[in-house]
Amino acid sequence: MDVRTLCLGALMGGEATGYEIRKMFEDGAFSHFQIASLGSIYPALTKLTQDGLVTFVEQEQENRPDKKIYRLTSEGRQKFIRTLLQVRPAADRYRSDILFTLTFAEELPVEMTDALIDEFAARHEAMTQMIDPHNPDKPHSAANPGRDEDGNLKPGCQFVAGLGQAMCEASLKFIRENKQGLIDDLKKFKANKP
Amino acid sequence: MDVRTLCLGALMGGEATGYEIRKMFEDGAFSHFQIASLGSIYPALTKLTQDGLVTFVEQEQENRPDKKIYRLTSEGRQKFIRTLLQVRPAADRYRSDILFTLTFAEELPVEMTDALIDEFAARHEAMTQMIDPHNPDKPHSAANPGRDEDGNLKPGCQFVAGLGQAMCEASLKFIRENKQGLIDDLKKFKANKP
DNA sequence: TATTGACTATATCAATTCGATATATGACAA
DNA sequence: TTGTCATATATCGAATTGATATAGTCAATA
Repeated sequence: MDVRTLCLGALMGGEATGYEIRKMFEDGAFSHFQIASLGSIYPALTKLTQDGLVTFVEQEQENRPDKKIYRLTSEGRQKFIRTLLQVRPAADRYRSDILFTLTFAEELPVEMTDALIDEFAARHEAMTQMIDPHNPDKPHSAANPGRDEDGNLKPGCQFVAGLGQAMCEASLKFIRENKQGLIDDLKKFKANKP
Repeated sequence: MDVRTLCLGALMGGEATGYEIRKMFEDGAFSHFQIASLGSIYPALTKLTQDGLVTFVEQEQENRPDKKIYRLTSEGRQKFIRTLLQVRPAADRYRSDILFTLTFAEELPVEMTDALIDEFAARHEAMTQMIDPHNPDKPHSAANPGRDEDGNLKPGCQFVAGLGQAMCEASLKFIRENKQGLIDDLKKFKANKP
């Protein structure tokens, strides 16, 4: 799924600037299962504008570059839905430098393994907070669409959020139950093979 | 973590061809937490050879291109370990077109949502099989390093495999428990807003 | 029997995307 | 005072993907 399609999806929740779209992928609604950087979002929005799939109004700001507030055209909306219906979703991919590094735990100081696992846990802890739809410090903002008029999370979003949380929680549980065992194994391993 | 570093890591388990390294990331040992395509692996191996971090012997094959069997130099091994020690691991990123699509479930036919969830489940089911170190149809091959001389999975690899399995299982459990509820919600939603 | 697709194996390349940088300013903390 | 973070757009080199080319074997299927 290319960045143009992702941008159309981001605008399904209402109007937004390029900066706000990036936040949806960095911090917000889509952050735990999609990625897009500013360097690809801005060109994508330009292309989408040329193709008539989005429009924007420029809002003046004092001492700042003008805000460009983008909005889907009805053509853009149709195009997005059609894309979802037609395109076979690519395989999921999970990328983790920490897990890759942990694969070589035998070659590293035990303290580093310990710290890496803690960091993995901390990041996933933060992610559960971020995903949690009831989290009070996550205001209803442009970076968090997916709600209806009454502020209720839409069923699809709720399901995806729940799935994300379940996976995060499972990883945290696994770490609680298995970290010490790994550390002990590594110490034994290192004692045997100095 | 760039592809050059990933290739060095792949060769930590012993010698391998470029094709076999791709398999480690496609099907094999690293497949559930790292990605690298052939188009980046071959140039990376060429560069690593130039830099003296790997060497290769060419093995003739009948009616096929020669196999280039790569192997770490001691310099390459050192460099890899040093990289692990020095480089701060990038944040984990999970990318799922299916979950992104499900976010817009209200806009799609209920049957499609149903099918997407089934596909997500099937892929994760397949992944648990692939990760499972006791899986009999996963032979000890060049694409599955991470074992010591006795064929035992090394502690770090075992931990990472267990973590991957725990996350997969959690996703499957969540789907078993919540899929029908989502489908029902969507049907209600569609009935209210035709 | 013919053909389609899958597997082994290397290699290249256009298109996409990332990540860093530039620009400008206000706020807040060290 | 210096640094860093947040808002906001934009550009660009470098890295990476995904498709394609080449070329033969093998198994399944129509």
